[in-house]
Amino acid sequence: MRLSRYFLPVLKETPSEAQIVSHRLMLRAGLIRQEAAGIYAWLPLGFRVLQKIEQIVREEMNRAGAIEILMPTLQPSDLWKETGRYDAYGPEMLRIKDRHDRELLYGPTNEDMVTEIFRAYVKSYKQLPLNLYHTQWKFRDEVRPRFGVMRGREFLMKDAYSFDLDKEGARRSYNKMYVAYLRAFTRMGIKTIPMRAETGPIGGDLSHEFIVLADTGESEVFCHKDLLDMPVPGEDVDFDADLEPIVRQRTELYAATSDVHEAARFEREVPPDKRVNARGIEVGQIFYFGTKYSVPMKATVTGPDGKDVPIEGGSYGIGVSRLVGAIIEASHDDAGIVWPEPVAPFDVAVLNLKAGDTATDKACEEIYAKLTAAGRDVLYDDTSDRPGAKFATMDLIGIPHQIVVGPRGLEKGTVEIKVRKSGAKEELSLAETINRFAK
RNA sequence: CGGGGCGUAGCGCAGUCUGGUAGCGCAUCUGCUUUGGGAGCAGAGGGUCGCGUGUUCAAAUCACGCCGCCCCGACCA
Repeated sequence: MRLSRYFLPVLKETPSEAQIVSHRLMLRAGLIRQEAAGIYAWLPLGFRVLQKIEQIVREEMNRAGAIEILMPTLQPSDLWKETGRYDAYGPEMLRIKDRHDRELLYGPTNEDMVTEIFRAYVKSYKQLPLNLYHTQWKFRDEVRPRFGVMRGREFLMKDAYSFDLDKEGARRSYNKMYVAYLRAFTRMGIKTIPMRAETGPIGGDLSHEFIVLADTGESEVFCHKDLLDMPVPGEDVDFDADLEPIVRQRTELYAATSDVHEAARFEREVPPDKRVNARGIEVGQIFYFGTKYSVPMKATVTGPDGKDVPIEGGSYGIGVSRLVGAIIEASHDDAGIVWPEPVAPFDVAVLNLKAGDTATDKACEEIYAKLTAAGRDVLYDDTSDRPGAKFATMDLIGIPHQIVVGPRGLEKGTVEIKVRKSGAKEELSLAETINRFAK
């Protein structure tokens, strides 16, 4: 992408409404624009990151055997009346009436609807286990939205729903999601720790929150230090095998958010030098809730014994839009965002320090063409801005690798490459540079 | 929802107390010079002062009402 043709509205000054660093940087780097309290438009750069995160989640859900669907944002109220949640949810639920005076709602979650879909088609235990998921915009009318996309009212969430014949099956489904989450977050370049959590209005008796440690996190968390550096299962993990050992390795160590924290147990189970008391951002949560929805909604299957039984369910959410903010909280410096490569909006930036100069133009065009042909996402700054402004912008938007092309280097036949994260600089020839990045 | 604060040009702000031609910096546009860490000079454009009602000869400024946004707290992916 040529910057001169792109839409990248960066701000030199920080808008006054933004308090925390991820919100400030998202506005300054031109990722989002606020349209109302807790409601944001995604600008090109932000949308790219959002899509990269969504795609990683999709790949890991698919790997774990979940099947993607897409449910609507608007739902009829009838479903929610069946489960009793229409009244239970309260003013957080945005209620709407259509022209026929039918009650609709902008979905805050989809257990009711997915259970309706399930019960319409699935009648036999032979079709289980089943895990259906989608990534869709949700709306929760928070009293007080804040921190940009970290706590908006409209947010993009991946939510998966498992259906099993019995508790043991549900437990296996839960474990699959547990492992898939570890993998997905790790691929995004962030470290998350699963922690025991309250089940909240969704209900159930087994739940973990996946927490990113960050000073600006909303919740206080307590955990065993060894959880921080525990290796995450690789691509070759077999989701059809018994995942219990992987899950148990983590769950047997203390980890809890302040809501469910037990100080005495923490001090009993965790030696003083292993106690971590920090702040964190919740980026995912998994629940087992049994028959909470299948019983009132009569979502039953016929078992091997010929008897109808309500299915055992679980639900599994990942805050896709929140992750954009959470990743920035976990990865930035004074100059701006430092994107982990897998979620960066572009892989490589090419900075033409003297646009209009025949030699630099030619070198830049060659690098741009060859890296693009090699499948790299390249952002080529071909504008006539001054070098200082270009450096500042690229640092701000956090592209992982910068290729700096200017007359000074070209006289010696070199360009400079800079790693955004470390700041490390290296002088390479044109050919070496292309060779390095053309994967 | 309780408490606090703020709405003036795209962004950051002054002006409001004490009513009297709407300002500054950045950004934008034009020209010239400049070009390795957010350039300089000269010129130009851009504002229903959140909305409404009232007071007044006169309202960004005073009064009342409303809307929006932010912060602290209680609540949540």
